[in-house]
Amino acid sequence: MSANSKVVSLDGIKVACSGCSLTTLCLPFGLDSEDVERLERIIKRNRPVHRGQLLFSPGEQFRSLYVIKTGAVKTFTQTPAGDEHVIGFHLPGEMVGLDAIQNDHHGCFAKALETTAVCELPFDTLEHLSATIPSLQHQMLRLLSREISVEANMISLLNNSTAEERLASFLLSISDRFSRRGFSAVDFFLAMSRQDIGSYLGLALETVSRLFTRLQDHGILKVDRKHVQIKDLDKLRSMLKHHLPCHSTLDQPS
Amino acid sequence: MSANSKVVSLDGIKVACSGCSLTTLCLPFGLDSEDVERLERIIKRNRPVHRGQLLFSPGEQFRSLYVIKTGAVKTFTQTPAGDEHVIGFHLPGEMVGLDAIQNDHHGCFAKALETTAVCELPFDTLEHLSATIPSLQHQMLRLLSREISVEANMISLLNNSTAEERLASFLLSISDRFSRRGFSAVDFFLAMSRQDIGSYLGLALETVSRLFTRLQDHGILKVDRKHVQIKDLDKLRSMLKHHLPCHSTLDQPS
DNA sequence: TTTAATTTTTGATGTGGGTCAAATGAGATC
DNA sequence: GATCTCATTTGACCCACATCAAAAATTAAA
Repeated sequence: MSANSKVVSLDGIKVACSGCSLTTLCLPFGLDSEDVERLERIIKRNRPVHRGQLLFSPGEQFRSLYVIKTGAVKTFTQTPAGDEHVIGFHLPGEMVGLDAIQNDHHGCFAKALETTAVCELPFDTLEHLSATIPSLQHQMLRLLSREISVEANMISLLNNSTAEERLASFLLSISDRFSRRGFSAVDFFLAMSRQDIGSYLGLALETVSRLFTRLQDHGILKVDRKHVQIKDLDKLRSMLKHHLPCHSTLDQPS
Repeated sequence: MSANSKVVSLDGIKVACSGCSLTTLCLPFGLDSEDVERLERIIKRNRPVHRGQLLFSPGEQFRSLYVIKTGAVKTFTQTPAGDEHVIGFHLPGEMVGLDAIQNDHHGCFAKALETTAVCELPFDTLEHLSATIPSLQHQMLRLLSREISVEANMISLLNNSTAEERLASFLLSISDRFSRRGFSAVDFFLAMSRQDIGSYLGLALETVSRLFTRLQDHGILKVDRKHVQIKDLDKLRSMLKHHLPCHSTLDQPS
């Protein structure tokens, strides 16, 4: 609202990719320092998005891609009846809006699950820049391709796994993504509700709740509301060994 | 096998994009004729792939993208136990292999469901060309983005739909894709088995079989083995009105 | 602090679709 | 043609998870 608010201004903070801890997980990966600087110059700084606020909504004109810098975002659609279908959760370094390139319009909501800082990348500018920086073009294609792989994995999970395996897979995904970002792999806070998790995994929220208590009873987790501690990572991993495809190599660059 | 076989040789047929009926559905969409010619020059002609033959396998080095020209392909993974998980079906004009850009290796099998002709696009060459043809770069990003949208739709379908809605959605997707390619929207042959359809939709093959007979009993379909006729397209459409998101605009360029 | 609203947990019950099994039908091979 | 093999259909049974309902815990508001 007010351009000169009393709170500590975040506007002045020049967040350069070169100084960002996410650089190896994010768009700049593989670019030399000169090209990173050119990329930095097209990034729009935005004030933080607060819990519950939207980055974009379905039908809106597509102008920018967003990279989560801190915080967490969920993407979801809504039925005419009004209930949400969660598509995905997005953590720092992950890009949101890739599905909108297709037809120049967003196809889902993107809502902050907590106070979230984003880097905004105007797409037309990004496209122009890509044409002159081969490694940036390549990295863009990689990011899109990676999203396709992640979603294909999700489809496979939904098609072939029990509720327990789905939750295990979800927790391991969160754990892995946190640890790549320098956080603990076995002790973290979930930003989303049981309802959101259920919607994402195609389960009733009651089922999610029951599974959390069951995994706790089995000594695999310690759960206190949104605070999750993984007590037996190996056992958690062994829960989804079964239906996995032979060559599942979703390794991130790093 | 033999380079000079007795069958009418397909090697001599120079299939130019400019003369191809798929041009508005395929990669050349949006390119001017000069750029289409430059694209044509990098396409490798291959001999047809016969039913059951593989385009690629998991773990293989990623070198090329493939566009189906005629025929049909299924992509799938395999568990250590040996059973297949179908990821998708690919019809003429559709691209296969996009998930492999991510890490330079294929993550699934691509197998011909019937005799299939493909255009092979060596990826490094394609990338170089994209950097000099902005509309080609844009179209590549659109194709990848579209794949993301399609998969997100699939995830939503698996999360929120009954067996009947899934099959209805599948049939409508096939119908729509056939009609865009100039074939009948209400009378076609399915290239894949009940098993494949079930695996794709997360259903047992018995359930798929039962659903076909049920839809036939309701006068919506006429099914004879792989030959499907849609007798009441409106009723079929109305079957998935419910759980659909508000803004589901998966419109193809054309 | 009290009250209200929301989220999470726990229990009881029902069912859609999976699994097992067997019959039927279609191609393929000889 | 006859036989084999594989795909599809149909039936009987059952269970994982959804649904319904209500209590308990947490957060927000007053």
